[in-house]
Amino acid sequence: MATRKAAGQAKAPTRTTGTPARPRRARDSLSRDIIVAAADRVVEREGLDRLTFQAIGEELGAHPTSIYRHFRDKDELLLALIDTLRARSYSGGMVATDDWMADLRTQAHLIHDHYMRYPEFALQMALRRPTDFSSMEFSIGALRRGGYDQEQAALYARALGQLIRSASSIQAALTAMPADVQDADELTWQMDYRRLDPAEFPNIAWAGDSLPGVRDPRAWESALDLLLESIERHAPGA
Amino acid sequence: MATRKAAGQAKAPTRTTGTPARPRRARDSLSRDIIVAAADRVVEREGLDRLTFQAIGEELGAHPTSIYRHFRDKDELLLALIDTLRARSYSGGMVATDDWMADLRTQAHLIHDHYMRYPEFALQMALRRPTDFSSMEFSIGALRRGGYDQEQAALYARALGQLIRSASSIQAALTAMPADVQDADELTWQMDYRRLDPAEFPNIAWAGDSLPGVRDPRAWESALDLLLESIERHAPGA
DNA sequence: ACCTGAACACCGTTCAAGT
DNA sequence: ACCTGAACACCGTTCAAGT
Repeated sequence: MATRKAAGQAKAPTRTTGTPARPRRARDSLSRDIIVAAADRVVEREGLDRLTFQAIGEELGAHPTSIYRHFRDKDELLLALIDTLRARSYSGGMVATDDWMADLRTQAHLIHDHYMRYPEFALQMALRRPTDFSSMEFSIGALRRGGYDQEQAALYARALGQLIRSASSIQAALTAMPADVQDADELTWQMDYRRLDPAEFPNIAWAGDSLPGVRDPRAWESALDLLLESIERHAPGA
Repeated sequence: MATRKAAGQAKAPTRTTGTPARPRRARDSLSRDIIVAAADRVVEREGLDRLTFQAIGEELGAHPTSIYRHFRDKDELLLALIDTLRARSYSGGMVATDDWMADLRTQAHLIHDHYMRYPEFALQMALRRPTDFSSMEFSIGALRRGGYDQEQAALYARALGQLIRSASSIQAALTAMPADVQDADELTWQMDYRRLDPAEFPNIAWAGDSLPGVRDPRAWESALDLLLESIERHAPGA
């Protein structure tokens, strides 16, 4: 996010006059998979906001615009990359046990881990690929084993999935913000917090140092516990 | 999000040769508030991705770069705008009743409404201004009235706030995506869904038509119910 | 058919110059 | 001190030209 890089600090001589005439890339040596793999490496090495056609072209040893032969635009390439990452995280597949509640919890952590593993993609993953059929299949199955009927299982699977995905996405995106932005936001918070009038905010004063930070993982754990507890209590099969 | 606008469709003659020499803006006629108000109007009229220094400059009748005298960069301006919107939504302030559970629910809806009111800002609001002291004060207060001690009240206030904010932010951002992107993603989903093998996805097949869509508000309502139910059950004061 | 070169229409940002 | 003009360093995207 965080808008754009400062323009002042020019790096690499960026295409000096004589451009050393890159050797022409062999015919048919490009494909969607090869381009996605190159994009993956670029992001791994330099971060998502350095994923430009220029950078991918360099990584491929090909002209930046050659990518347009295989992807309609950058958005399509990004989605392909996201799908690749998802397949990578979930390749093993979830295995149902005889404890449907434990299964739901394990799955929640798996999804959370996936987002935390690719924090720069977290928002796009949640927004552009909100429904994962494998996950949906697994959670409906778990709820079904808990005794839920079709309608309730489907509704709760959606509710759970939505909340887990949203929370994971935002939390991951928080960690993916540039360090200086995180620091600046933290500073703003600190300053405002210190300036709080205890008379106007008596309950915050009452809580004192107990207030967990924005990135404190205990909040996520608690929230998940609360959710799953209700899910278990409502289960007709209990 | 959705990367960038197509470059092909040039609009407005964008600065033809003779630039009609804008009348020079009066000295000291600019301020942070005036600029934020102008930015607000631009977004209201043309959307967030049309919020450029160029556009704000036009709205102000001033040179685009004159804004740099009052804001360090675009990011700082965006944060100021977000803070203005938040103040607008929460200006009334929450009023505690004698029903602390109802208060928590009302507040959840208030936060959700705020995000849905400014969907284009939803992600930035959740990421850059994750903690709102007024909201925190109110929810800790409610939990305190429910009998929770300092530590538990602070933890659950954070957990609740985090989940409500994340879910609202993602849901709002979903509705803010350009219509063509929404349609394309929906189509992808439909195609994949139709191609599902019932043998491989028996539980999805079992659920059949009960599966709510990604934008179905019932999922959010259910999730909130589940959460609050647990909060109530744990309350020592019950 | 596939890759390349050059151009185009934007962006945010900097900085010297005007007033 | 504040506003303006002109330039700079990027971007994604298009399209005619090469091979």
